[in-house]
Amino acid sequence: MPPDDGVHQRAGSQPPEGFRPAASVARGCPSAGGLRLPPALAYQAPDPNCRVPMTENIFTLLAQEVRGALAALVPDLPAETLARVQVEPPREAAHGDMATNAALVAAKPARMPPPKLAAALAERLLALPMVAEAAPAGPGFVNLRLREDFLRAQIPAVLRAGEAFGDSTLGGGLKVNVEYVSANPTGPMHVGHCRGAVVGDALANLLAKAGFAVTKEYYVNDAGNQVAALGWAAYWRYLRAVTLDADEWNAEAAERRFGVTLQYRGDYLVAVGEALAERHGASMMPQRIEAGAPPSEETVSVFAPALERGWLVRTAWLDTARETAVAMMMAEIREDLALLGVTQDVFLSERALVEAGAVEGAVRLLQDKGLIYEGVLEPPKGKTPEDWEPRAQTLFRATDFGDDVDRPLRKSDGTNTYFANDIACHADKIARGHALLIDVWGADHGGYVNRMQAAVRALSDGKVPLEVVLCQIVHVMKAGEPVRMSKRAGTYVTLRDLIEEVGRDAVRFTMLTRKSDAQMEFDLDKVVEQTRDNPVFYVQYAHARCRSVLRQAGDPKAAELASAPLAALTDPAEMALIRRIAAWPRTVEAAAAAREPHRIAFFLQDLAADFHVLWNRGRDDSTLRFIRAEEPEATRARLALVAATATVIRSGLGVMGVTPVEEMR
RNA sequence: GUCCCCGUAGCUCAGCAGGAUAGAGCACAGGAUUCCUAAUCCUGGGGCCGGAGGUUCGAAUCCUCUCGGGGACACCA
Repeated sequence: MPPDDGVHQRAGSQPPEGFRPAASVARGCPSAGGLRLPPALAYQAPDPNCRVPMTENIFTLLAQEVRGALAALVPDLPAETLARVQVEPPREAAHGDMATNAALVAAKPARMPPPKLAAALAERLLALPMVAEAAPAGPGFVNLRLREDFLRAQIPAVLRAGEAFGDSTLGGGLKVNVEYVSANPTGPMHVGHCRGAVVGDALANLLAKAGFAVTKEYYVNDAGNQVAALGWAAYWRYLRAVTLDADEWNAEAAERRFGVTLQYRGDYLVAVGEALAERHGASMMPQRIEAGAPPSEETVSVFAPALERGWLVRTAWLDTARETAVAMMMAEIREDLALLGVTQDVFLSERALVEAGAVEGAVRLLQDKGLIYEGVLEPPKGKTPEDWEPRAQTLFRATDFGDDVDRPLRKSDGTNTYFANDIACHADKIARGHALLIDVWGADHGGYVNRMQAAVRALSDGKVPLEVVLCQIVHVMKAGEPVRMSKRAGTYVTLRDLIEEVGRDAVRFTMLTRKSDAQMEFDLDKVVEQTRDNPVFYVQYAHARCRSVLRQAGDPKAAELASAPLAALTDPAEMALIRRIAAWPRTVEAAAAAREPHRIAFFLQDLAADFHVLWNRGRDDSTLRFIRAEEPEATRARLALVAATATVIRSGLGVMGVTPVEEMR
């Protein structure tokens, strides 16, 4: 096992002065088809003229046209009114392809009743080349029906762009850091880690597609009590590996002799013990000594509680055990993540941050801002911990930034709290030039959100937002019964077990079929079912069917199909599919802006449904089959549509990290 | 006691940062297969969006209160 476990040592890469604020960045541009962006996005489009999407977004296009028409109709409209203009698909399909609220939002500044303004706007919009119908409706909407040839033109756009269709400039190249998984390196990954891994990875992919410059990050908690306990457990496993009589160093004996508690007794550390034994032989065996008679120069480097009990254990041995254990656990975690299709760019080591003085640096930065003081906290309201006692602590003024109480940075033994180290972690991300930080956490860390946001706001002078995506717990079910998670009972489900049982694609897709902050049941039997109610198979089956048709037709090249005349595509089911495809870029932007990768899964289910409907139309009416020898032009047109459908499915599955299968038999 | 998340059809969940008559799947009932993959599709009934106020042209969506479920609450990570 090489000493390098792949943990990047990034700490202290820049002084605090190196923070690059995103202050000069202009206001967001109204590029996103009437989308209202969350506050965090308000300043994040560096190019105020970012109105040329990388691929067609017909909603963006129409939104610009509507704004233009509105501005021409009503002079001197405030920019903020124009920004509120939305163009979106109406809920009711009968209302057309798109609806705009333009007349509703502009009525007041225009001093016109909304219906009247809507009528005037509709007249103007009707003149646009892509608009077939424009009609005022309801309280002041304008409903638009687009020309079918304009919609069909989306097909060659897809075929030319390939899976890049839907790529957006929404993010404007903004540097965003997405931290996820960040499981403690004290054991293998279990199913509890899985959701965050999938959600974080898909979110990062989604943001990248939406034009952000994304760093995928894993924060390695390789400092602190948990890892110290891991070191002891690894050392104990080492003793068992080098000792012939295994009973001599059973867990109880080790705990008694060293005065520690062995928290991690799982078998997964056996290999660590063996690796230590192989590498170091018996050189790390503790020495039995006369109580009270240690070599005086050794006392600083030996573990005191053990010494008191007559055993000499050098702290360097424990360091070695801990480092080896962390390295091997991280290697294993990275293998597991790879099985899940997750590959992160940066593994930021907490210990490296501490050793490089980054924690002190970050605290000093806050101190310079007058945000650190020594004080005594009130006991928590409600239930007071039994061992609570008033104590002066080093506190961060989190209450200045919206948190409920000020938060301690040092423990009573003088070492840093996890929070202090986490501040350094986030300071490091800021120092590396990220203008937006996103953390994906388990919901049990919800109480931690405010203080971390407070810290990041303080560190960046409010210029770098921290957003936290919370993932609710996943209940693993088997045959309708909950699978209880217990290390001791041996029913501990590792991530690897899960992937081996149901497959990577099923795991990833299923984890994205719920909003991340909603609880989820993960039924091991249902996710491998091959039926309509299993979205993984439903979507993959649609792709396989697309591919089947294309194979039948001799796998025509996309470039060749892109030039096909498409006038033959007139059936409502065909047009419905085309409209869905045309909505993909908008879906990407909306999902990215909301930080909700699950929307991609829902979109793909809708897209697959549209395709399956069309397929069955061909069953009922053979003139609607994709391949018809007697109609070569219609066949080409339909093949282009099928190829575009497959491309968009692949584009979406790519965001989700799910494999598009070629064939399902 | 304080704070956070969630309450939408019998069940599981969407609802696109406020829009028009609130949608899917499952379940239930019926139907489609000489044909590019029936692992699919079609038809049907189902709802006081937990409740009460408020904001405005307009609320499932935003605000306040309230009820119910889950989670977090110095010195763990």
